[in-house]
Amino acid sequence: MSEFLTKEDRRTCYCAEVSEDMIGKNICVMGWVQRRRDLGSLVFIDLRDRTGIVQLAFGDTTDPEVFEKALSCRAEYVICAHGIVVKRGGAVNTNLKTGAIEIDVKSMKILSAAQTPPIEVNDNRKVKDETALKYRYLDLRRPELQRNIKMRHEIAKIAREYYYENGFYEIETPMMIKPTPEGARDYLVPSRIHKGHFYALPQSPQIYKQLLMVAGFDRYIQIARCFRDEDLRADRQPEFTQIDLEMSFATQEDIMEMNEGFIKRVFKEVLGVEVETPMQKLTYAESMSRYGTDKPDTRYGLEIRDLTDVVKNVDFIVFKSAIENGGSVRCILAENSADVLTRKEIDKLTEHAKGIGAKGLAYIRWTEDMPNCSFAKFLKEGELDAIMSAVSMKKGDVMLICADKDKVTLPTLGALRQIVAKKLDIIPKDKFNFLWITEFPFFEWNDETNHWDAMHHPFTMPLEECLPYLETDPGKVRAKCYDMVLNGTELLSGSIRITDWQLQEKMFAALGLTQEEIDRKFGFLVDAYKYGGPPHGGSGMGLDRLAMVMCGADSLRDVVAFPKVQNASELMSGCPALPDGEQVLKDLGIAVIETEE
RNA sequence: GGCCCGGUAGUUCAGUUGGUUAGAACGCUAGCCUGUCACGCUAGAGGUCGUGGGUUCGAGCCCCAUCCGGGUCGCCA
Repeated sequence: MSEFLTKEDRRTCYCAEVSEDMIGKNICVMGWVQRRRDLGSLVFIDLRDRTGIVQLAFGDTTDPEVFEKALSCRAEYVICAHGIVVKRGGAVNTNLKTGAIEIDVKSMKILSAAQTPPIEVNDNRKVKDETALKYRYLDLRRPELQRNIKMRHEIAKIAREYYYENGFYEIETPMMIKPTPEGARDYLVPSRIHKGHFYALPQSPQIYKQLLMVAGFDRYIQIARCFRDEDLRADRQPEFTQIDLEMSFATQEDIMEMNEGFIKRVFKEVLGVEVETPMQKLTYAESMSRYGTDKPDTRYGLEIRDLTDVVKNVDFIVFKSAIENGGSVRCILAENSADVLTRKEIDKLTEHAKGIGAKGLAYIRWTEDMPNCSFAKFLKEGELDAIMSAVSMKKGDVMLICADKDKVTLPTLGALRQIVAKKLDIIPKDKFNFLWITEFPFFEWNDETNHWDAMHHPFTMPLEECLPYLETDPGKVRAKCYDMVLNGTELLSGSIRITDWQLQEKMFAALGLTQEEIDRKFGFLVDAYKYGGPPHGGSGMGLDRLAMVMCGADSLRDVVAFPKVQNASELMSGCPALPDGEQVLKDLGIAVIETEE
């Protein structure tokens, strides 16, 4: 049976706040039993709360009834203890902030007796995600997760402070909106009143924040929940949070600068790290050709090199056909890696490359006196030397070569670059490399549907100089949009919006929408800009991802209190679930149909 | 949807060419212990080896199916 708090039980401070200058004082602390150490006529309890641990001591001067209570405590019992702060009788524990003192307990209450927990509350214990997530409320008690969730809170707090100070209004946009066929799949919410009709949960507040600019609020910010019904990754949850903002009368540079200011401040205040601004800028085209991705991790080199010119006369069918088909021959040079990148490892990398879409990998590996080249038999005299000297290859290096269309070679080598860097352990852990990727292509050809898709979104403003290509060569059109990348993670995405309704209709048309579709799907947006829309743009920064990188975590799970697992379910509560009672679905006019596999 | 990895005690794991009673550590329970702090010592309990089927004299181990978890590609305007 639990004991209850009374008005005498007023907590005087958190556990880790008990300090040496409180010695002799009567205090009251509350928390969880981390551990009980029973030495016979002496008992110690480590009491834990969100701040840390303080030691409670029970000895021969302790009231026998209180002593018995201390003896009965087990891990994760919730207790309230009154006592006097004293200097420790034994050795000082230098691992604890409160290691020099302890509380000589005079009275205590067991507020909640805990069953033996299925998982230990301890950062040193490794527990399977499956088990940890089922008992998430226990796992969250771990100091590491407590620290991460607290840090996330601090980031959000600073975001509000910073943007409020810069004149942004915090405005909520609807969570129940009109489904859109474009982009990611929507999570749908059935309507009881309009049977057979659905709301969608927002993938982002995009359209509403644009309308807030038309409405004249000038600067908007929201810490916005967003939902996308797509498959998960370590850095992708189906519901996530964005620091979403929009600015009127602003250029791309204004918005980038505003975001840089926030990053500078949050890194300084939370981590004590000075971020250099303005951040480095890289065009999309440059990023692709050097790193094979639009979110490069620039903490290490290993850049992609073009060998096409060097090998254009080499009589190797793989290279030849790639070049003849308008492709290229490219490589990465892993310096001093021959010990790590053995034949076996290279075979593994080749398999991986094939998984991405490459037909294979060629390589040169130089360990012994002579370099070992996988295509040596096709080379004439001097050609191997020419290839190696083109990238200054030396003994101990490994060159991985991919020949195909750029669409294949670049992403393949980009992915290998990451894997190789991890294997070679050349990624500095304490570095934060920010950069902007700009001038994204506006359109992206979709092989399945055979038409152009918007790479960012269809409300993005094209670069003025690209407007002439809109109808003639859409692939050439670049957009006024920008991504902020941190250590290989896409942190932010933003753009200047189209605020000219005629241009907007033109863009929709280029994307293959008929006038009827434009009117039906986006008529209200196009109309809005007919009544005086200010030029504006904005951005959305992934709060979860920012917190993840700042915490040094590998997964969003470590910064989201109650995350979903890979199949988008939640292991603790067991959602999603079929609603109880058939009437619920009937009221919504919904029937569940069995599908054959 | 594809590919790769995993599922054995409460937890984390080991388990040899298929062979008697499936092990360890931590945790848990009980006893002893006056300065511990990952306390120590002694004893003990604890297993549908994810599930179903198959091969075999015999399956934790081999085969098939399936469920669950992780990573990744597709997907994520």
